[in-house]
Amino acid sequence: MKTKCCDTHLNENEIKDLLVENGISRTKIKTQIIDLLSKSKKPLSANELYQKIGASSCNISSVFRTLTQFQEKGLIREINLGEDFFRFELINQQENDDHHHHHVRCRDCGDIKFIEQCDLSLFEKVISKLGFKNMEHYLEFTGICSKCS
Amino acid sequence: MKTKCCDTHLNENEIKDLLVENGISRTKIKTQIIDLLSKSKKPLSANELYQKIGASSCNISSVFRTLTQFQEKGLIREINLGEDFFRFELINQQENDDHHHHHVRCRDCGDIKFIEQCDLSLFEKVISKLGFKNMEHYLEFTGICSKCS
DNA sequence: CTTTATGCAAACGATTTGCAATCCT
DNA sequence: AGGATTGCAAATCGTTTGCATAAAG
Repeated sequence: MKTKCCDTHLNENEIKDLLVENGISRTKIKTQIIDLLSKSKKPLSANELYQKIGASSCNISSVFRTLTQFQEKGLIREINLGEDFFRFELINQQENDDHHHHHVRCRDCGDIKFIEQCDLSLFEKVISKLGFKNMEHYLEFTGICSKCS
Repeated sequence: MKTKCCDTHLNENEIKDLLVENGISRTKIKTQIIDLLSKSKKPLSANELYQKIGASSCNISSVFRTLTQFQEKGLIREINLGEDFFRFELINQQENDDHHHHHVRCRDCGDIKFIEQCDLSLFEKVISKLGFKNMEHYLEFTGICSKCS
């Protein structure tokens, strides 16, 4: 089953397959969250998902629980755009896991653009073409250090 | 007045100068926070500062207020290592603002190492030399988009 | 029917804010 | 003295958890 990260527009059956293949029960909220993430042009926060689903028809804690489960199953990843909350996006379910991209967020309007490049040397060129100025970046690494591995 | 980011060990007079030069009143908590940041080998969180100062002799809200002021004055920067809180480090007060570095945090023990390299193409080599495995990174950009500038 | 998911309310950690008391300059 | 700073308590926001009810397989 193939998915892109954002803007994939999975249909009902694709969502069903994605859930079933990953051993996740096919409930209303789970279906809706996959649907929203697949149709969004940018990563969404738990709260944005909650608002889009409709605060009256679901609970924020269920949204978080679902996101946690999806993360554990490798369906989504949590990303950090220097805001004080996390955003989530679908993970490419392609056979090869080498798709890798990054984001630019406008510090003014919050608009988010994708950078479909991971060749580090190309970043600056790619980003300047997007028309962003006064750029700042967060480049931080995590890993398992020699003591722990 | 020169400062490095971490592990600078500013003395009493250097701290005083730094505050005075930036029009910041020389109070106990402000002096202590600069002192701790300058002596730390890694960026510190508000809570770590609070603990080090001594929870009995200061208030966490004062720590946050001080950090906010220091950020506004350009003395420190807030950094995000994929944790659910921010860390802070002194900013280089050198004439040239091109010093730039990054961090590697162990997802197991939380240990943080510095990468004093910003040539993007060198990152992978530098980091592998530090003995980290299973690396993940956060490379995200912010800027002002064309609409907003 | 047995497991898993959801709603609701309460809890929590990080951060912020209002206000009165206190410290700089 | 008069504005800036601090402590304290309460508030906020993002996120998590316990528990009882409801839905999934």
